[in-house]
Order: sequence, then structure tokens, then C-alpha cells
Amino acid sequence: MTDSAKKAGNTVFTADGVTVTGLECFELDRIFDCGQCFRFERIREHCWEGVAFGRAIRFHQPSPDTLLIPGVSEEEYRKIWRPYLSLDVDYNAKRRELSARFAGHPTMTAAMEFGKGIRILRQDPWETVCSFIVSQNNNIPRIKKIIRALCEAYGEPLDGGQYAFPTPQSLAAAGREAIFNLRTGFRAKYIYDAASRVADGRLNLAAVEAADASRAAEMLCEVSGIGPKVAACALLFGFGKTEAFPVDVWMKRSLERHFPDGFDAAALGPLAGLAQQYLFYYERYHPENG
DNA sequence: GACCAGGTATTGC
DNA sequence: GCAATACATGGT
Repeated sequence: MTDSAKKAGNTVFTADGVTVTGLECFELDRIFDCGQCFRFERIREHCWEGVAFGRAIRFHQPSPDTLLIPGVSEEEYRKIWRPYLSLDVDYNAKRRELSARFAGHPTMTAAMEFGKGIRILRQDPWETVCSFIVSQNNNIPRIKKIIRALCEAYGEPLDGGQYAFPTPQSLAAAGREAIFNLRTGFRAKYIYDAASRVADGRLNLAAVEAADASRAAEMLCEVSGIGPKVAACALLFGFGKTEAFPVDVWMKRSLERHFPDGFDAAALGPLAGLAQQYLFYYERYHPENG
């Protein structure tokens, strides 16, 4: 580090960018491969590149406890990337609590170990709303493909040939037919409805964020094409509602197999979302023993 | 060619 | 209310 390097906790800011050290429960390869985010690609070992909040960004984790974010100022890190990567959250504490709640449960224990490096991202609200509409009855490669097409067609171009996620206004202006022509299928009308509602104020994303989780879900479900699962995903990954508990086909399987007496997600409060993500990721990658 | 994919809206009973 | 069924598309 140079003399001008400024240290704040275990985070160091230089002209080159940000270095965070002393990390625990943080693994880029888990974070970006656990199905919460569709715009990042692994460009090499422990190095991921993508776009979020209208910025092209690269994250590099040269060792388990160290994260490098090149080209980022202290202000940008504090405002965007620290919350985005959930670095302002004590995951050790969350994991301790969760372990206590599920003491000795074999599946939860295994899932927590397998998914230890997962962090729940705090993504852009509109991007998560739109992306999880696209995700319904769809597979991950095609979800990514459709989102890429939406960005390239209606997103703001960025340096490096990438594109920002399109604004609700730009998608509303594009119209149903143009969205359909990007091979979005039956979801075109849903994307258009969501974009229109946000653009004209019938859906106020700031109000969703300010509301409690249950009311927030109701507000999102007014959009045609948003049901309980899509709403829960958006709330969890985009609105900071850590109590949201998305149940998809994988979760249904996991809960039926391993929690035959029922699973009281509501009783977990703000731990529910993380519990869901551990179980989902484990089930998704261990379908045989799950 | 069926069948499936991080579901939801619509229909039929 | 609740169980089918259609929905666009692309990959096995």
C-alpha cells in the first residue's frame, strides 16, 4: 500500500480501488452461482465480472479472506458495493443463530456448510423485479440470455461494451411487441405491465422498500405476472427483505423430503431468506441426496 | 417429439 | 377454494 492509502477497519482504499481483508463466509463463486443474480460471469478463477447499478464492475478474490474491487472509490464502495455484497452484515452471527434454531438437523447443517460462502446480494430493486418475472417457468441459461437481450436493446451503453439494465421507462416506451420480439415469450406482457406501472407511478418501488415484507409482497403482486414466488425473490434479493422466503420447485422438494413435519419460515423472521438460500443451493446441487 | 425449466393466470369442477 | 391447464421458447 502507498502512503496515501487510507485504512478503515479492514478495508483499504487506494487510487487503484478497494481491498477488503479479513473476510469470512464470503465466496464469490458461491455468491454469483447460487441463482440470485443473472448478470455476472466468471472470467477466471475467483474473478467475476458484470454490471450492477449501471456500472460495469469486477470482483476478484485472490484468497478466501481478501476481496479486490479495482477502480472503485471509497464513496462508491460505501454507497453501492458494500451493501450490494452484503459486507455490512455479520454472517457469522446469522449463521450462529441459524445453527441454534436447527441444532443437529442433518440437512440444514450440511446445507449451511456447503453454502457457507453465500451472501445475499442487495441488488437494484427494479432489476430484481424484472429479472424474476423473466425467471418464471424458465431455465437459468435462457433467463440470462433474455436479460442480456433486454439490456442490449434498451439499456444504456457503458464503457467496455456492456449495458446497464434498462429502466422501467425505456421498457414501457418500447412496448409489448418489441419486448415480445426479444424472445421473452408469454412474459412480454408481464414485463411490460411491471415497467408501465413503475414508470407511471402505480407501483412505487420506494414505497415497497419502506413497507413491511408482507405489505410489500402485496404491492408487487398487483403486477400481472408477479405471484408469491417472484415477489419473494425480488424482496429478498433486491429490497433487503431478509425475511422473504421464496418457495420454488427445488425448495418444495427440499422441504417435503427433509422437513416432513413442516417448516415454519415465518418463525425464523429475518433469518428466513438466508435459510432458504442455503437449502435451495444445497438441493439444487445435490438433487440425489438433497 | 415429448418433456422440462427458480410460476402465474385462467379455467373448470 | 383447489386441481388442472395454457403459456413462448429453447435445450435435452
